[in-house]
Amino acid sequence: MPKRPTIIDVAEYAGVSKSTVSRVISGGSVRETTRRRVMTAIEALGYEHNAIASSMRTNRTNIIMLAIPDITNPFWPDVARGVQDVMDDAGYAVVFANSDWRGSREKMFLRMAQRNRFDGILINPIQVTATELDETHLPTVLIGSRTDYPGFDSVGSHSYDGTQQALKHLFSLGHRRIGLIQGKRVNRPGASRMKSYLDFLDEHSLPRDDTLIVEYPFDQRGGYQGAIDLLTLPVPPTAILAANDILAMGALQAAHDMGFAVPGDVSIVGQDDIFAAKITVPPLTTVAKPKYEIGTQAATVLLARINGETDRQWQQHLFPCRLKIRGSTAPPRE
Amino acid sequence: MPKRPTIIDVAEYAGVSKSTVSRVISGGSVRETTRRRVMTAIEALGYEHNAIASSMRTNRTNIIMLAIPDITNPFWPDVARGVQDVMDDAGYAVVFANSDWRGSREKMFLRMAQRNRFDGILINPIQVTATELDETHLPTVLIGSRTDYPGFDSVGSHSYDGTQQALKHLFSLGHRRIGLIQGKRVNRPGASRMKSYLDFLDEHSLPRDDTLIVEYPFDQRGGYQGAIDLLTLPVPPTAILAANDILAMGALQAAHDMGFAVPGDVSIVGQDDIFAAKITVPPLTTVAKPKYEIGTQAATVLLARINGETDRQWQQHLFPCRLKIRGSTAPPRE
DNA sequence: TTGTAAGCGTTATCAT
DNA sequence: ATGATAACGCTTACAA
Repeated sequence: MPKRPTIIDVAEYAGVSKSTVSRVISGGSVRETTRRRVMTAIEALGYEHNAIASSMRTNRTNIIMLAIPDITNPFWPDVARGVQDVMDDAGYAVVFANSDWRGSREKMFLRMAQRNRFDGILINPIQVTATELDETHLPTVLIGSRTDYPGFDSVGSHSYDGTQQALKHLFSLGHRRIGLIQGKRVNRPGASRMKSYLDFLDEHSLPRDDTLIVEYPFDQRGGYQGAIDLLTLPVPPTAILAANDILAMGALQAAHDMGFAVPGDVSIVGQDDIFAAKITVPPLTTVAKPKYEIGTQAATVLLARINGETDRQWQQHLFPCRLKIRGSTAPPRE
Repeated sequence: MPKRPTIIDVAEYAGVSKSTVSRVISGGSVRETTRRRVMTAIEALGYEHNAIASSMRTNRTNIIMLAIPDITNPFWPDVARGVQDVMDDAGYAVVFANSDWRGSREKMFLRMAQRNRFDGILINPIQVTATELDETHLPTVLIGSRTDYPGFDSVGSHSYDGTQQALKHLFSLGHRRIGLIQGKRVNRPGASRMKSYLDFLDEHSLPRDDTLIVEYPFDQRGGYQGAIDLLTLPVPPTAILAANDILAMGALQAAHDMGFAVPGDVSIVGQDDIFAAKITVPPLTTVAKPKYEIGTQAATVLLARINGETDRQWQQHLFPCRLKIRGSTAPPRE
């Protein structure tokens, strides 16, 4: 194969020095006539800028990494679009790193970001510790409402509050026995939602019944299993709150398969408001999160860090959640 | 900030030359004792390999790009997982490039792949021409069943045949008036499905009625609108075939909203078999494609090209589709 | 097995 | 405004 032309070739062709070519490319000050000559040479030779060599000098790659646990959850694509829209405009490429809930992969991705000298990291961490994040020495912004990573900027939604809204809604409909399907985190509890749930019980003097709390992998099958567990209880709950819509959709299906009418026999509430939540039957009542905005905001914060435009302390951004009442909730039977 | 240590620092610390350090890193032959000394030095200094500098010499980045039009379509995440699983094992990072159906973005991504000297490209092209793909000079594999890019390897599914299966199913149920909701391509017709549809009409001596063919953007709203168009026809079709599940789900909702029972009043068939297709009500009859396998295969073919393990001609891989008959299809009323 | 030294294609500094 | 020249951090002949 023919070797790719370099700025040196361009320089020779145009009869200038390579520094001049470099200036033309990066928009330095050059006389208009020479600029034109150089551009012609670039066209003629089919020169394409070598970002690798450039990065070597500038210590900038214009690439950032977006690390998420589960690309099949429609929540993330929406976030990703927000990230990309901002990053594209800023001239950054976004490397998508999907760990599939595997801690080992997550770690691998971080090393990749580090070795390739990416300019920054956006991550919804699953296993990695704050220390490990620190050791990458890369500007990092967390996605999600995580309080267990002090020292890092984070952008997420107020899921504690969202959970409260959902529970309040169910309570006001008359539900007193409410099941919770938690997503199983690899390494840590789904903290805020759980806490929110327990606080709510306390506040309304409802008894804590641990059989009402089940934990399954964050996928549809998990939701299905969880609902089965709950609905086969001697005294099944009259309502189920799932940690996200995927779980809720699984629960919906389980209820259906078991002959429980929704919302007649059991109410179901999800979280996230993914696109599919609108079109289940019945449509899913869910706690909506501003997914796209989380993405744009996270990207914006990261850019600020990268450009050192801010020496303020790390900061937590929490977007409010909004309960969307649809068809999957109603007063309990009897 | 403290400058990052280089192999030179490591070399000094370990009392060897930098070539030795390089050898240790890349697994060259070094005496065990010196290897150990070097490793200790690496640990001590917190050295992290610089992939940029390395790429500069080796002309390899170990990064490939996966360019797709619409990350919110659950079809792609499944493909992407296949790609990642293969590429991870081969030591490649996968840059996700989501164009959101914008040709300008697609072009931008290609330039990015080129400038950053990525090792290869997997792409489901929307606007870019074969010539433009050629000009990247990068190993490229197309994803999708495209016949209009001669000279390129491609991996996809036999969607012509899949469409036939769906139509045959509807025909054998007794449907004679079948609507088609096409996805609107930016730049070119959704060739194979359309051709398949028309061929089928011919073959069964069904009249061609262009009001039965509608075209809308590849999203749920598109499917919704399309179904409205079809179902408000003076003589609405008794069955609707949509170009993918997202469109079909929109159609399902439209039918529901308009008081058409599915499958009683109208049958609906999708394509892809995304996860959500199982849980619509009624569950969606659809033409399943081996999404994950398409991903792994595409990745495998690309790797072969990258490594020059093949000097055979370009080749089209077409996986068979499989009709999944679920609840959204039934004989027409009357 | 190890060291020496010549690149890889840019950008940045300093002259001119 | 332009040109020489020295980095940037690594790999890889080639020599020892």
